[in-house]
Amino acid sequence: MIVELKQQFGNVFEAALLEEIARVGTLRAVPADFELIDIGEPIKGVPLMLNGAIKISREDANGDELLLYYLEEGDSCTMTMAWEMGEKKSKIRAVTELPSQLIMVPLSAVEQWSSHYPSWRQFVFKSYHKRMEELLETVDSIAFDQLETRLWEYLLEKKRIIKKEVLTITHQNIAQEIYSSRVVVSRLLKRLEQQEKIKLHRNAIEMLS
DNA sequence: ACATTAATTGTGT
DNA sequence: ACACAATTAATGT
Repeated sequence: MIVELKQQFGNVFEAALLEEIARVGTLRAVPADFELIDIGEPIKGVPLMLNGAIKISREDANGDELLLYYLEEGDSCTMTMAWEMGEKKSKIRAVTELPSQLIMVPLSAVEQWSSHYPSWRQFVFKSYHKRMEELLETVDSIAFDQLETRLWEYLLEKKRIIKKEVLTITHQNIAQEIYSSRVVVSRLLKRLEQQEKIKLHRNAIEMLS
């Protein structure tokens, strides 16, 4: 585990902290489409992403979902860090988008790190900053963009995350993630296809870049 | 190989 | 938004 850890976080954390992480953390390999945590569940630890991608989403009172952002290698989940502020239950849902490897660090261990390791303080700070930026982008697109633009941006982001030209997903699933309805998504996708931006297949969308 | 069923996608109102 | 048609995949016999 120490090898993967250094590869991804070697430049981020000081040596002593890397050893500490290796000592208290556990390596987890998770398949794609695996639910790591759901809304309301108690937070177990802080994840450090080694590789893969995790989809972070939120849910409204009716149970409708909304994609917030993705976690990628080198990322951590800022929300879990708010645990120190007294929040013990998760406010988000985390589902793997790709097979992923991550190190889980128990929260009890993390408590002291901020005061002991400057690099950890830095890391937490930067994480917050990055998440905040991503969230603002998402909020902007919801508030100001046309749905067609938002859908297109969603597709581009998905392609970037999974690094494939063909996205295997149903219209229904897309609708849930961008908080719209299946019929609307189908029609917008059809238009994108007519613009030669994509090609539609069953359970799949081919990106024509 | 065929029929049946379910899931996904397309279209009109 | 709703209803329904059309298409494709999955399953059982």
